[in-house]
Amino acid sequence: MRLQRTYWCGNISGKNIGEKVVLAGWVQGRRDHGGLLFVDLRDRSGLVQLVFDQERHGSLFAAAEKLRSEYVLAVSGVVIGRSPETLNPKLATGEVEISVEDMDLLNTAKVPPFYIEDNIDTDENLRLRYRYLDLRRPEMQEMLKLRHRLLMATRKCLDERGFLEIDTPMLTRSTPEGARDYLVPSRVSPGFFYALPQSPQLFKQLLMVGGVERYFQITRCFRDEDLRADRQPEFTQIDMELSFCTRTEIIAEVEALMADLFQAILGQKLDTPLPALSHSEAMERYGSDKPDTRFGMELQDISEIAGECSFKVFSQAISGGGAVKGINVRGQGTFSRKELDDLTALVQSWGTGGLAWMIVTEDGFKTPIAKFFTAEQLDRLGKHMHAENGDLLLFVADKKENTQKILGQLRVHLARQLDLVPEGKHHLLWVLDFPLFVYDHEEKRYTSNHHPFTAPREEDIPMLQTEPLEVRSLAYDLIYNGVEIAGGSIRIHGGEMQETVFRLLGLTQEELDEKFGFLLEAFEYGAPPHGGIAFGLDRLLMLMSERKSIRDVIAFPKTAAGTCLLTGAPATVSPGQLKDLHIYTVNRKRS
RNA sequence: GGAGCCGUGGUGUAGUCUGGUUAACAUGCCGGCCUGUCAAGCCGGAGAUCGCGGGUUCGACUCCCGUCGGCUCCGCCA
Repeated sequence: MRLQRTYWCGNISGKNIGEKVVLAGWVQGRRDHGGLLFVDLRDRSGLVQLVFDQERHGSLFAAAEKLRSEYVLAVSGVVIGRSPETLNPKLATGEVEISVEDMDLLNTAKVPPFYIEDNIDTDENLRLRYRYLDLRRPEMQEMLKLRHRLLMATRKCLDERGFLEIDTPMLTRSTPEGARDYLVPSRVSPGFFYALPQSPQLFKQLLMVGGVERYFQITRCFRDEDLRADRQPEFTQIDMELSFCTRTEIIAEVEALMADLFQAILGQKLDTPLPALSHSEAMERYGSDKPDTRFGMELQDISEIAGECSFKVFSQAISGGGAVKGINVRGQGTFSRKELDDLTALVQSWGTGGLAWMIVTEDGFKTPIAKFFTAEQLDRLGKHMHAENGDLLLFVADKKENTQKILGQLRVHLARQLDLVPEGKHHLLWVLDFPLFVYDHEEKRYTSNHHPFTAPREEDIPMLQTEPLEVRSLAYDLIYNGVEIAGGSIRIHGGEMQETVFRLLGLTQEELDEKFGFLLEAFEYGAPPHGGIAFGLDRLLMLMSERKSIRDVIAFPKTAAGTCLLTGAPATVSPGQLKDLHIYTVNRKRS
């Protein structure tokens, strides 16, 4: 480069008038008036207008006429103030322009496959395939800056609070429980595999045994499961662990971090302590362990009335030990029969028998199941549902957990469809006291709700042997607008309790020794009481920046099928590479 | 593993339900004109075998089957 940059485009202002500057960047656009040519020059900081005047600039003008979008330039010139009628209030630098005196064409460019500007409506395939062009768009640059600020603010806050950032291995061992692992074959140990970490869970607990006391790490985690709008196979966690802390203290630490991040990213003060719900209350009221509390439509339990009525779907659900619950969709009594049929089909696809509906009118309830209820029962039902004229009541009858789950999903679905979710709100909420175990009907055994290192609530410990499903844990999830953004727990720190839990999970002594022996051994050497939490950083940023997909806050994300459209990963490898790794493949789909 | 939606010049869309002449519109691109634009303007031009394969038909962008790619959701994700 012949010309050395002295300023960034977006930083030029009226203060620089008369100054000679050197700028560099990409050609955003060009307006050719014949003898007068305007070029918008863009760099990371913004845009500034360059002017080429045929009379004043002579030979330079001919070169300027050859400029095209995304050509790369360095220019030197004088900052001049624009005359009043040519000011551009839409541009941060619209007060000035650069009268170019010298130009260095650093590179040409092909015509880009989409517009390098905000709010483009282009196939995401193209954006991902040409991500380096997508990233040039101002809103993507903004995202990268925001992500950087989030990382910096996290490090600053946790450093000030006495946490040490310590990195842990990426090549580690596969452990049972949890998500499917990404495996890495070992060349030097034929037939042996590393696993990429699903989280640094075991290492951070070992760091506590190692006397670190306060640890954090911003690290990549890998889970080989199917993707969603808020799930990528590799994602970034803010991982934390503390020794000698109660759950209350850990929650306070996390709230302090969140308050700092809200200030740094949103410029908002976060009111702490944050509200909290027990898991059972969240399930009862919202049918979800990650309730979106930005809108109402809470679940109402009508099991008592359902048990009395003669509608078999309801009464049999109750006599079979299940529950009947409903939601009141305010003012939506205008749903057509077809719309209701579609909703029914939807909940059926989610795994329940059907959907009962009632429309509240001046003349009572309009519903196909009216004849199964007495007038008194309907009256009570209406009161229970807080029914008013024009409301739509929807009911599900099933096993209690299923009733709640289906209605919870329906609640969120309808809120989105009916646009009931307020924009621009940032609702944070703790969900506490998750059950320690859930029963896996397929595998016919208990599995950990959080993970196997989660401690039970002290008062529930006696139930471990008698009613394990009733045992509540010292786990906590942080929910942000109905999305889980962090989850953690107080850990088990005694080898005996840890063994009890592993046994309940159905691990044999052999497996236990092989897979977790090192942890149990560590616990025998004076493990301090400890606990921690891990944030999904990508999700956090997605919510803070109000974007719809986690892909929009990751520089190089993968598609729903886990492929990278830019690099073509995953891809085949040479037979030689496979041979080195002692691997042969079968039934190869892609060639 | 399952369900739904989408795929038409470089880009965004129309046309597809109800098969029938040169596949339309906007923008971008190329060329010309033009000294105050900033979504510049005016004139002209090039550019799509309609994701791919097969079937039905005299005839397929359109109907049917399959397949590939993308998105969303369920399962899965301690």
